[in-house]
Amino acid sequence: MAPTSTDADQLQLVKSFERLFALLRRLNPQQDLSLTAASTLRTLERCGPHRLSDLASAEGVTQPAMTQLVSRLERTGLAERQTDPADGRVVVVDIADAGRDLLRQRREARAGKLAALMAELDDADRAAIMAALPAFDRLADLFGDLGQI
Amino acid sequence: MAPTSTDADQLQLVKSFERLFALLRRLNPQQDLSLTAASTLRTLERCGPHRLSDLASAEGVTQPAMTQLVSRLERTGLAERQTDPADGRVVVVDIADAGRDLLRQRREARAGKLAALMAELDDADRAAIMAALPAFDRLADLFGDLGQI
DNA sequence: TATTGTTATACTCTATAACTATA
DNA sequence: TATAGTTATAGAGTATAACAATA
Repeated sequence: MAPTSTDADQLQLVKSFERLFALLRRLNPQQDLSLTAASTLRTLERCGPHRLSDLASAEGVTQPAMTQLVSRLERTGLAERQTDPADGRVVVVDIADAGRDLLRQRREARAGKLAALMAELDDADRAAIMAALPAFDRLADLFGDLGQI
Repeated sequence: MAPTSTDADQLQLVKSFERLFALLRRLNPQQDLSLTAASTLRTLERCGPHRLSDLASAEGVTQPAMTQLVSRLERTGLAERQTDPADGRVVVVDIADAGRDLLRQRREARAGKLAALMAELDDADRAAIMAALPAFDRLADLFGDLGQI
């Protein structure tokens, strides 16, 4: 978007992002993890341990829903509950080694599929996408991993 | 990715896309539509009427799940069932005006939030993102709107 | 008394299996 | 007999409301 962004620019941006979102959703490896479960694990991987209530608001689900999700992740060995020595009410959640392994596997599967698609683009398109990645990272930084709307 | 893409390039691509995916998911307007419902409506908007079974495989859900989803969309006036004169077994699904209106509303809401974020980037980052959109569109074209994995 | 998390209950969405109707 | 879709039933995931424990 140029310094003076037009409605047409904004619409184009949203539509392209919508299609990209759909593509990435369809590139999702398996149904072994729900979208929220995978996203929660990624947040823990990227940002370290967090309180249960912070995770709930980060993922846009209620506290009871996160309680259940964390219980599921714990039961399957992907994450673990810890206590906060400073406040007995707090539950701190951390990713477990099995969780990191699973994320790595899923990432590799998706990387392969994406690479196959990218290989079909011409050099200019590939270069344009790779050139935009740092900007995307900064866009995501602005929003924050625990960001709300 | 350069013509010769490295593992590091692929990992960077996937990680950036993962964060972008998370951002777009959190930018999602409301819970008025499930992710699959919204995606199905968008597919119908972009690509016109489709058979129920095609929609099911496009969205990666079973035929019974799509039967129920279409019933919900029909009950809420967002889509409608049509018959195929050439084959009495077939159900053709089309988006209704209310469905188009809803997609437009959601798109506007998301466009506003995205524009606010984009406004915080510097000119070079904004330009890099806008320059990559056509390449993203072609990437999505390669996969196809009804594409499988 | 306020905050953090859990339990109880109900609803939405999805899957698998069995069925109906048309080809 | 095969295909397109539906109905029946069960399970996962979520929300709201009520509760327990700690601050």
